[in-house]
Amino acid sequence: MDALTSLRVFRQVVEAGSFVKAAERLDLSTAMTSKHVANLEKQLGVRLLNRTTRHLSLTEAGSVYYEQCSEALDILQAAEAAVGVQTAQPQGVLKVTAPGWFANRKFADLLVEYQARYPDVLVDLRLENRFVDLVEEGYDMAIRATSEPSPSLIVRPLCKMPFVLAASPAYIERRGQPRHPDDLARHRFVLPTYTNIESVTLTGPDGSFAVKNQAVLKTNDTSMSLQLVRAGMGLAYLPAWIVEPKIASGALVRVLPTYDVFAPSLYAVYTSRKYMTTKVRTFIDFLSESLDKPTS
Amino acid sequence: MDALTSLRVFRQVVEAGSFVKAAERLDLSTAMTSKHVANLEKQLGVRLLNRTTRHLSLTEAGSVYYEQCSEALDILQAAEAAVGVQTAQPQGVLKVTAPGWFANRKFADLLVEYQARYPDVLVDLRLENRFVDLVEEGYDMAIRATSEPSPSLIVRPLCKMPFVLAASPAYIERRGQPRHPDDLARHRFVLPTYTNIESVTLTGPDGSFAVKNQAVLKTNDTSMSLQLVRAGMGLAYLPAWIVEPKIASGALVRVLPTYDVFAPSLYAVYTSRKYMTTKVRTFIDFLSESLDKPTS
DNA sequence: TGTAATTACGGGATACGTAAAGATG
DNA sequence: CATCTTTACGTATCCCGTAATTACA
Repeated sequence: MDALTSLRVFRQVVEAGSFVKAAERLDLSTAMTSKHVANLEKQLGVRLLNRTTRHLSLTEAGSVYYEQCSEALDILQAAEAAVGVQTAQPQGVLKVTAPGWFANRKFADLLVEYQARYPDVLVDLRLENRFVDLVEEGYDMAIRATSEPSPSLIVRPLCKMPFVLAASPAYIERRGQPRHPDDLARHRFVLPTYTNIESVTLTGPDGSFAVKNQAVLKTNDTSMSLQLVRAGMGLAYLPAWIVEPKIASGALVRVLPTYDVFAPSLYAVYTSRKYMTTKVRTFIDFLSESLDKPTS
Repeated sequence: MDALTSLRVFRQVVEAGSFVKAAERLDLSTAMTSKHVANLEKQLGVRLLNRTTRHLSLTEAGSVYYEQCSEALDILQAAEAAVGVQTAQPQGVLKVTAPGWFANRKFADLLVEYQARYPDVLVDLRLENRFVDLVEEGYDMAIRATSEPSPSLIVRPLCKMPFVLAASPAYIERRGQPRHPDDLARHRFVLPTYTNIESVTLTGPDGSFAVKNQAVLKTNDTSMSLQLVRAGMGLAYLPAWIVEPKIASGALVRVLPTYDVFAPSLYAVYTSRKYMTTKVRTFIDFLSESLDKPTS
């Protein structure tokens, strides 16, 4: 029994959650699929999967074995790619973390497109606002807006992420439409918790202006910021990705549209190894290409 | 052809530097050994080994493939160990870095003993005084005297490493034998470059005394310190491991033997993963056990 | 009772060792 | 020419899919 094949079969069974689906994806008979994992279990002397005809679940041992076996297979695939073999499509689970505000349409569209191009990659996307330790928690990569360098982590810039100043139509009607950065002094702002920016520089046709931000409320959740702004609490600097649909639909209006505010970079962060798995490489390449296009 | 076996054979051939030796170690015919490697090369479409009947060397591709294939095999072995299979002896290359002064008899004896217990592990020991980035340079672990914490690195204390104050007999004869810490003020010291210790506390039967160190020379190489002290340049704080044989042979004399000086801890440092390869585990366990015994 | 996992079985592929051939310094 | 790698060849193994069987909801 080819041991390496058994490993691949086991991984696929786990990820497919079924012997028959795994068999289909591997273009193998269900009989052999069953035999392969049975063989693996026999060699290890441990039961890896609790299986009934209706339900399939990993045992304790199976869970830890799956993690490591999966990583080993990834490395082997990366090794093949490294010596110039593009035999296999990238596959496996791609565990990636990103800030909560990535729950937006633009990013969703990107994921759909990536999934279509690489159907064998199962993206496990965890949106979290807390800081995530990639290696500790077993992530393949992260998308972040900060490039804090760290040993054994590699950051790769993906694109600029322009922010725009926005408010609700009702708020504007009530408080007046700012015509010039100086007018902002009379307004209050909803700001991100982590912001250490006391003032923001607005650059327009008539030069740059430093504007002091008078916070009315801080929150770590961007979509909450959005809700607050829509409810008329004040102005906010928000990622263009998020507010554009709202502006298009009239739910929000852009304030001082002829002035640019800050546009931090977006980074892909991944654990430094001497190699890179194909699933990570393709995902980052894909993001890089897709985001490099007209920042819309 | 069992692909996993091919990988194992390839690794063994590389590490043995010969098909016949690899065949012996694997208890396989040389014919199969050859076929396995050929099969692997065929699958990859790349030549991994440059071989003549007299010499064997890795190709460029073979080199990178060996690294990753070896790591993948390590992970699989760790996975097996994790689910409770102790089938295989730890094996493979254990790449470890340590400070230059580990070139001493005590450590050499430990390595001999470890090698005897785990004959399939090939220890690749790199003694370097510079700081080494474990993950960047592909080390399995390091032995260090500092426990500077780092994300994704795990440090485990091994033992205390007592220093002693030593000088050459000629120097003592010329400058006099210090009887009390206060006498040290009239002496000069050879100190490690990296020392940030301006003064050292000596603890003896009559209490603790802070002694200011008047450096006559600094060096980053402990064995050079040793040479300098033997040549009579002055006093030095040196690891007990190193000076003990010299003291025993009369080449050096211990100064103020009834006073203890600093004894920093020695640490094993390894890259944090969700698992630990058996070769690393056994090596650290071995060091920990061996060093825990009478610090001689 | 229907779906999913396992076992039974026969054929074809192949992994293996022995032995001979080829290559190299 | 001695040593190391590769090829030749016959055999036993086992890998595989089809089909029958068992297990579960």
